[in-house]
Amino acid sequence: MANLDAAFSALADPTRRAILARLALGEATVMELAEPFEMTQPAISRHLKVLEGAGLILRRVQGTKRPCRLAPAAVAEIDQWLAMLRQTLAANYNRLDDVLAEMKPQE
Amino acid sequence: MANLDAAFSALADPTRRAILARLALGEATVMELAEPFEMTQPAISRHLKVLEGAGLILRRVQGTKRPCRLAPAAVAEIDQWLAMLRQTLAANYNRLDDVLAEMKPQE
DNA sequence: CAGTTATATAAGAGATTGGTTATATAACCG
DNA sequence: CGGTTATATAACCAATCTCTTATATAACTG
Repeated sequence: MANLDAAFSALADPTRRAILARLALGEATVMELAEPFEMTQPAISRHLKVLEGAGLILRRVQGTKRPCRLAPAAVAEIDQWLAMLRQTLAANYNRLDDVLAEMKPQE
Repeated sequence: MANLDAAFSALADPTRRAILARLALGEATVMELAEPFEMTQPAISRHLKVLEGAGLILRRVQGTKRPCRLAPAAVAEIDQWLAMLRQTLAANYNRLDDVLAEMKPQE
């Protein structure tokens, strides 16, 4: 899945995660999204381009403005991939044998 | 959350995701993990360091070997963060009004 | 002890990232 | 039309990433 590269690497940046958190509250324009950051507008525009490329946001055109909102696509893909790990982790968590076996050697 | 940076950026690399997928099948040593890749051993060692730093894997010492396995920490953190987005996305999905409103303007 | 095996670390090269400033485009406002 | 507002793009720079090769460490093996 080539898109997982884009999705995870988009989420790796704290500014972009903050933008998504803001969009979780509702649609916002580029300037509205830029406002809380000590960063120029072009920098935000680029972050948005990355998020859009990763399938994490969608944009419409409204006059001069270009409001953004969350997109379900990438999140779904990420969830699906993580499910694989979650399953194993849950299974391991329940294997008490393992836990005990790992505690023994220390003492 | 500073750790989300590390976790997401660790997951952004396809080699590292493949390593995690392999570890979902069970513990493996560095050489075992390196084998499927056309990449030198030092490269794999570094990927493992990144994964460990992100809290995605754990390692024990067993003689010369250093078997790796999945760790629950980072996955849990990621899940928790994604929950925020999922909630909004699920809510939007159910708002039929919005969907219709967006279809109208096109025609 | 000497040789081999398993892994880590260091140094360096090339690509990518994330910011900047300057400028372009395109819609709105009077 | 002319000025302002919203956003995008280009060119550039410093930092970081991901490999490489070469070398170090440390444990098994005879």
